[in-house]
Amino acid sequence: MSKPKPQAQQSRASETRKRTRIQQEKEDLILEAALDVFANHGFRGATIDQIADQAGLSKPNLLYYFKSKETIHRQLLDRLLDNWLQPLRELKADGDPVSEIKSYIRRKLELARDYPRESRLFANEILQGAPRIDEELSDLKVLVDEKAKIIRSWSEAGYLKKFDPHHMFFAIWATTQHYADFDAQVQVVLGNVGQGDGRFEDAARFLDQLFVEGLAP
Amino acid sequence: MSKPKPQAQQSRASETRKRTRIQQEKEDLILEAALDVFANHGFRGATIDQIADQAGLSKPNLLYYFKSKETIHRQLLDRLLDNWLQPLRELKADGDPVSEIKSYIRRKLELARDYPRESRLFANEILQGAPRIDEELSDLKVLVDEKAKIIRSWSEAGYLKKFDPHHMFFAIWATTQHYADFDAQVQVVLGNVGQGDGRFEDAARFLDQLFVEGLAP
DNA sequence: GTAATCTTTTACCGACTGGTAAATTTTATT
DNA sequence: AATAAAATTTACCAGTCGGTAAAAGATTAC
Repeated sequence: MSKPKPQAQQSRASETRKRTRIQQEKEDLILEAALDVFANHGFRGATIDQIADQAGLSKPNLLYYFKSKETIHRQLLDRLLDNWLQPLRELKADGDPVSEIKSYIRRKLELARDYPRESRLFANEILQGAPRIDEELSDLKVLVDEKAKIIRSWSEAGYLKKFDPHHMFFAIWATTQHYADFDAQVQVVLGNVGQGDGRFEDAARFLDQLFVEGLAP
Repeated sequence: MSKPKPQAQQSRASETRKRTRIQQEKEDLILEAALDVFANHGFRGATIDQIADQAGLSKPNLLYYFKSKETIHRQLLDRLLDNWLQPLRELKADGDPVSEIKSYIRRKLELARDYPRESRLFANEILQGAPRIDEELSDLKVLVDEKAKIIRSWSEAGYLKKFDPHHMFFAIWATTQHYADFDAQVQVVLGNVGQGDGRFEDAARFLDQLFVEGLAP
């Protein structure tokens, strides 16, 4: 388990005292802009100027609120990971196995649809070897091990086929996040047909079928 | 369909005449080093100095063989995509449906195991919106549409369940490439147990089960 | 062996990057 | 209205980046 998360160090503006109205607004504005830029260009590919532009601020003004590029990035990741793991936390041992897994897949797919930038931010970080989130990943491991135990108990009780639960989680993560992370490829391959929400409904239908028939006995 | 691929423009060394022995050796050396660096840091995150260092050359010497960073990157992508699509090309309409799909999954997983850097190079490019490979992606679409037709005909003949073949391909790509692209996460979640090839055998077993039981009628 | 070609090194450049100092302007408090 | 604090701008800097010029050194062809 990791340390109780040291408050992300920001700039003078919010060091000790409570935030002013302007601080609240501008910090949110910056994080929103930064999410966009980091998700589309990666940490190294993003520049402070770009983020500042998109937020409608000057670079030094932005650095008045966050003392460095890395501070912004880290705060985004911290916020993200908490939300990202929520669906997994909600997987309950006392539910119906197939329903629980179906709900989990559905929730993950909704995250990919509604928060694609967060998904790509995370994907970028993992792709580069997760240099800035090793700590959070070990929290993830604890949670996954716990939930894997539940899945395995369902398996052994005959509610599911026999399989390695960890690889089931990998498969669910991969298939759902694929629609956010590889959107550029998905769009080309599917063409312009069904560009709207239909796409996600099709994906949901397919994944439901795949995992239910693939995992239920 | 795309144009007949203009020969990637390189530097003086290989503009018109045929390659010398040294050119062959050094170009391979550079591409090997560049693959490593690009895969781990993305296009923007990679620097020519880094690639040159890893290849044991000076920066100007490297630029004698490839006229720009982008030229190297493009040549890597060109080589990659051809190999990457091979397993899909080998999916034959006159084979046994379930065996064909099983073989395809197996081959894709082997690629992820044996060529993880290539997988990450590709993933990086798609994640950033595929700015440098839109042309190749439309070739991919043609191929996928063709193979999707085969899958659909198998479906309609009763050899497979009814489902959208495109989403099946997405699921196969996502689950197999996940082991290369998200390796950092996979390693943490699985822990140190079974660090060797066992991991890939476990993955193969799980994916076989998932897709066969999920797709066969 | 020598001339022509290919390869490598040295020295550099202009653009961009993350970040800072300090002065100025705006906002909140009284 | 005065003043203290907060917010913003202007001007800047040192390091890194991709890339080039030109000369020196090594190979090859004859």
